Amino acid sequence: MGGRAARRTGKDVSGKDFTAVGRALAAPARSTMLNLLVDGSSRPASELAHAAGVRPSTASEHLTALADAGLVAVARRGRQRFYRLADVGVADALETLGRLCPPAPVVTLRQSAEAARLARARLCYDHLAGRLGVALTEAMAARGWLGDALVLTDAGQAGLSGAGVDVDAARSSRRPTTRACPDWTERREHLAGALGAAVATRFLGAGWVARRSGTRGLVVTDGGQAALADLWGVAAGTLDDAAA
Amino acid sequence: MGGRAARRTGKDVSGKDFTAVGRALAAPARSTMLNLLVDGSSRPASELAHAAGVRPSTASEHLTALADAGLVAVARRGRQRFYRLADVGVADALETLGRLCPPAPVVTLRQSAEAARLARARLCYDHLAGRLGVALTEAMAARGWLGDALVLTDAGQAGLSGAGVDVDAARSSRRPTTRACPDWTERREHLAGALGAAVATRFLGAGWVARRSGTRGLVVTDGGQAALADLWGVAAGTLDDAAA
DNA sequence: GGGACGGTTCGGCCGCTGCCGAACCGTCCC
DNA sequence: GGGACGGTTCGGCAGCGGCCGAACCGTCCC
Repeated sequence: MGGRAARRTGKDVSGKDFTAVGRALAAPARSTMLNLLVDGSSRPASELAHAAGVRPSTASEHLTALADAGLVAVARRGRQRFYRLADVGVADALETLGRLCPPAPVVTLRQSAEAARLARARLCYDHLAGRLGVALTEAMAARGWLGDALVLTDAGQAGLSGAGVDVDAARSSRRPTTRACPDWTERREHLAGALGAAVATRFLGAGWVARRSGTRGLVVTDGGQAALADLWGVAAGTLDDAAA
Repeated sequence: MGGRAARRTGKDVSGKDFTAVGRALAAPARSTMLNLLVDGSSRPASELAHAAGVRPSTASEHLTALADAGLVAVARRGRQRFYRLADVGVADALETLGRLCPPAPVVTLRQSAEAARLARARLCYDHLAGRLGVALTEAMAARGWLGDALVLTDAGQAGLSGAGVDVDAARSSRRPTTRACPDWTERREHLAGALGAAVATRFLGAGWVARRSGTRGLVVTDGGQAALADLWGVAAGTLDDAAA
């Protein structure tokens, strides 16, 4: 409590240096790559290069830049290198930042069997996405568990606890409790944030969904189908392809 | 629910275009300016130019760029123009982003009477900062109201409600409930986030602090002094200059 | 009106960086 | 071993962007 420290009291303009992260986000190619990775997926450099529309050499430079900025991590698997977001903090930051830059360019890739499976149910970083995520979010909203802007209501607190979701842990997390994830189409959103992660944890723990090997894709188990109808108010068939 | 939409189900790589915001953050001068504004203050272009170490003409270009990116807003007052962050979402995004770029350059400005007043108690965007903010945060932590990483505890829920803070509203906000604001020195943090805002609202509503005209500075009223000692466990004298 | 002042706009310079193709390295597989 | 393949490194080019000084505009004040 000595007076010495008072001498340092200039102005609290210390702050953070945003330039490194800013530079990393500044190039369209890097932005595209990050958008591909923001769902928590891990992808080889070649795929990211193709998606960003640049040569492999250019992509390599971008990816090392992103890694230097601490935004992505790399894992060698065989002769390829898989890139993913460095940690959940990066995903959070990008999600928060995403609200500042609403313009959403749309890139459509050709339909494939795997894409169709992912469209049905998958993990988006650490929460449920795909038609499963959207249907679940809409069912919770319809029941009054989620209010405007997906805010958790008292009814939601009770309902989710009853469904076995650890709501208290989610609420006391440092992360935002609920968040609308813009990952899907421009008009549909699904629940993200700490509560979204808690819901996903419950689904996995209860065996309602299971991970498909090596992908972020999920399969809804028979028990999951029943639970969705009985516990969550999601009608059977809602997840079918035609219902997209 | 027709099948038409299924045709669009390529891959959900729509996402956000981070380039605009990224570009805005990429330059050191702009980063410095934003760091000055992240506490919610409103400052004339000349001050920002001086702080960033660039000529007024250059600063003007930077500020229009920040405004174009939607990060800052401008208000004309007399013959000068005051710049501030566009909205609370920008402050949130910068705060979240700040965790990704820990390196914190330090700029010390010369001590002034006003700076000393601000060091004592001020608003940091929408929550309490300065020695008041730090002391309050530490008192809450000492009482077990805030746990690790300033997470709100059950005791905190009860204690803050008892002190008249609208905890429920803060918890159901879309913003993170609690956050450690790095705005002060590198070693002291104060409570930010939705709960920090709720605490500040309570302090202003109860008349414990009052805004000083036209600044983000606060004066602690006599009633506030009493409330700090009785309700909040902040010993008298803690806010004195020598206690910095 | 006139001068001081704060801020913006304009023109020009320089450095940085994103892009590519070519060459190189390591892994996998025949 | 040899070839295919994924990825990185290197050299070079082109464009963008940050910086400045000078000129211009609007406000304030004498």
